[in-house]
Amino acid sequence: MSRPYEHKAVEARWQAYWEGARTFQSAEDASRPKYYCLEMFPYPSGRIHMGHVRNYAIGDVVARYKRMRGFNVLHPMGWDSFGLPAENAAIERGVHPQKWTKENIAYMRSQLRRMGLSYDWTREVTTCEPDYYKWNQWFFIKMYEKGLAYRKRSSVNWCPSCETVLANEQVEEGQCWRCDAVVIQKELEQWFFKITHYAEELLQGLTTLTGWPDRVLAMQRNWIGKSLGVEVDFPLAEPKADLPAIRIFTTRQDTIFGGTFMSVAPESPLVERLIEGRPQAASVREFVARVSRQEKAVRIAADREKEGVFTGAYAVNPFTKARIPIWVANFVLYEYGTGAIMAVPAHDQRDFDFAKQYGIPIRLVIQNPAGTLAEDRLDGAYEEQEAAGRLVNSDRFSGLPVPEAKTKIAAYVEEQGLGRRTVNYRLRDWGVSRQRYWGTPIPMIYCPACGVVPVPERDLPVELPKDVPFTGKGSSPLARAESFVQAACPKCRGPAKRETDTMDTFVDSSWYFLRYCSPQADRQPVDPAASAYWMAVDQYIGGIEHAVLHLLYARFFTKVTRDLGLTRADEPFLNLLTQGMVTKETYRCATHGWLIPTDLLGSEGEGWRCATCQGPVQKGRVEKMSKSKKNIVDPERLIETFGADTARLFSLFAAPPEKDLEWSDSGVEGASRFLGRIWRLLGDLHPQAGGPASTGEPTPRVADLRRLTHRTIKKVTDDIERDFQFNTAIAALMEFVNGLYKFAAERQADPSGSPSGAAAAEAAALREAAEALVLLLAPFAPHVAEELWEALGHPPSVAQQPWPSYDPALVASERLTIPIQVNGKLRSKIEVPADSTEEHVLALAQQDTKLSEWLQGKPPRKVIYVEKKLVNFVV
RNA sequence: GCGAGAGUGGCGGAACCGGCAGACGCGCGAGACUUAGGAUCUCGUGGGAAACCGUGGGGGUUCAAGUCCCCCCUCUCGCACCA
Repeated sequence: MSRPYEHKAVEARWQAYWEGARTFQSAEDASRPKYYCLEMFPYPSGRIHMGHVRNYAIGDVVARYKRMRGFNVLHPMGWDSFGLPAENAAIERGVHPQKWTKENIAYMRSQLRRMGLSYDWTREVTTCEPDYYKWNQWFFIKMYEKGLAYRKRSSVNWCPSCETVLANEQVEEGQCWRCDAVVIQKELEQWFFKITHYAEELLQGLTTLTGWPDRVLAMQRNWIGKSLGVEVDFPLAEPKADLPAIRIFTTRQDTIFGGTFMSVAPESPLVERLIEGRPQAASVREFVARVSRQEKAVRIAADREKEGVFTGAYAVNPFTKARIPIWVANFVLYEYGTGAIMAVPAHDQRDFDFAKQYGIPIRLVIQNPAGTLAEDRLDGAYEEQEAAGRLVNSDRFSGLPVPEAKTKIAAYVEEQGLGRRTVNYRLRDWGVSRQRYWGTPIPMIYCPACGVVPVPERDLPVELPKDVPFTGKGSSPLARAESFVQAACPKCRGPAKRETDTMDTFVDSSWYFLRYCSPQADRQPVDPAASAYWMAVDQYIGGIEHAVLHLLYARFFTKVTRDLGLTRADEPFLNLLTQGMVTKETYRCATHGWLIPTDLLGSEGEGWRCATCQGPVQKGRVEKMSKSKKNIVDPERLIETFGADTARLFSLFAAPPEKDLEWSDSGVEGASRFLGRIWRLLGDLHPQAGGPASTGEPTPRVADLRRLTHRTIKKVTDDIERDFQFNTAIAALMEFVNGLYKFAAERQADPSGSPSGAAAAEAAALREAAEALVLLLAPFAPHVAEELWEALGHPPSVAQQPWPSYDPALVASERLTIPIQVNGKLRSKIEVPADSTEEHVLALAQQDTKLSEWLQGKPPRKVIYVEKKLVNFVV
């Protein structure tokens, strides 16, 4: 056992053991409480990165800990394996996306195995396999049948050079990320999922997610963006038979008397109706064309100049009866509300800016408490929403505080038949069509006779054809695969065409956690009995970057799945841990840009120089590891050099999980050193020699050791239970090891022990300590723990041992150190028996000679005694 | 602008309910063992000669404040013309 610690051999040995013994395979077992621990599955980009290491190390500790606590743990892993990089590999290097993806998965799977993660690999899910994406298609059809999937025209990002739609995140500063062409907006027929159907439930459900971070809840709440307001019809001054009025949505109906004009979104079909036959028509059309050519990101920027053009048409403010002009304005969003607004320049900053620019009158209808506002002296809108503001110039509503006016006017609108109270959501339906190859084919057929026809369930999956051209140009590869496009109509058997768009890859990740419950189910995407047992996920762990999109889509799909009767879960993820980023310092040369550490000359002290040009190098900020910043550390090298246990331990110790983790070479060495210290400690102590319960006299040394053991068990357990504070749990293990070294040194200095039998008592206490240490270490550094567990004379596997428990009686100290303060400042400390009375402690404290200088013989004015904590004399 | 979070030694970070600020690790210093040490083990390590001073800054509450209250500064992240 005093052999050196060989991480490669030890880790390979136990990985093979776990696999052979199927240690981590899980099955439903109604007799035990289940625990579903899930980390976000990776995109198979080729190699794992430090973010994966951190994510999966955290999840693995949770899974292993819960297993030792007696839970039936489900801990699966899979591959989010559809997506653009695979297609780009095909375009750039001629590798088929499937080959590229499969090779990446094989490699990354081997990397994850080398990390010693406790996955049930029999449940592995790969989204690009037909037996998975078949169910995407199944969901799509079910949703189509329920009216939750529909087709409509909408505006999308379009790269004119690549001739394809780009996702928002593929547009960089208005340009195509691949060819740098300027991206334009284009109207296209697209498939949508009606996530807005669940808007209210998705919002309300957030209140049940008490195990989610506040900021993620806030982000989802903002994203859903519920607003209560009213829709009001503003009659046209010259009404048309089919267009008597323009409907607006507002949350500020209290300001309606201040509405001095209206604005319509440029994309609105209202625009054409309003300008028909008017002299303004040409200039309005020119304006609309100019605005719609602008890239969305530019147009939507909040600091964008307010621009507009008068349509020539007028409406009547239904409250003031004033004739008000109707404008087209660039800041009005067609997709939100009714695409038209009433403009109240006195109380809305955007309308104020607009009115100032075009000389439109301003009418003050809310006065501040000081009464200092005047229409001709306003230098900005008064946007008061609280009771401090009171209505003026508002007929019968004048004098009311704002909140009350909102209610009263809303009621009045309904009484008078001018409109109705309504709720608006910022959330839009989810556009899922992608003009890409490497995704799930949308299972729809267009028949000239029957129209849109879903592919019958028995014909699923609609498989991706393998033999298609990858050029990156022209329409999507599927559209040019004739044999794929041509299909028989399922209804009339006549010639028809397939949909050639594929689904957004976010669809794949919206229900994979359900699939893990029954990955082999072949009649349904998820077996209801399996999901009833395993769902919901007890702990979900992943990056904050998915705070809205993935997590919202997954919540949506869970509700759809529930309504299809396949799961009982309302929410997929009970507890969410958003781990921080892995960061590292950056270096930058003025001429050669970001540099990797091996491109640096010099040292920290004398300053860095660029190896290429000898020029000075700026030490940059600590940033998220990224290829472009050249501050990446490859986990493979880390594991190769130090082993998986060290890699895991470092990522868990250097920072609490939810905070950013700054990479540190010396920190890694520290983690490695700690494991070596444990290895040598247990090797040198020979604790296996210790017998069972001892009859010997417990010496103070033994009592101290047992107290340390039981305190450590308590501390590590508490830290894991309290929000997975692994960094402090590991710190406690380090203190434990330090204490054991001290114990060993003392025993060596005085080997006999004083009374007879002490040696046996010591051996027993030592054995207890050694076993506790190995068990507590097992979730963090599982390979070392298995090896040591065996060395202690136990059969494998430590992963299946129960978590150690502590004896509260042993945790408590017999003596306490009580700090003594004078006027709140620490002046002395006394040691007392733990069961001392207040009188006893105070008497001892007052006798303390160190205090005489501060008390100066006078009796204290006041004495504060906090039991077992401290004494404070106030003089 | 709105929302969330953060600011503590040379560094990463502890301090759970208002009760000894700086656990643990890194780094650094000293010693031991050694042919040697970048291995290992032990000890020390917030600043200051000291009185004292110290948790971004300024006020306050309290016997006692990193922690509670008020004001301010800086940084990070998210959302952002949503009517």
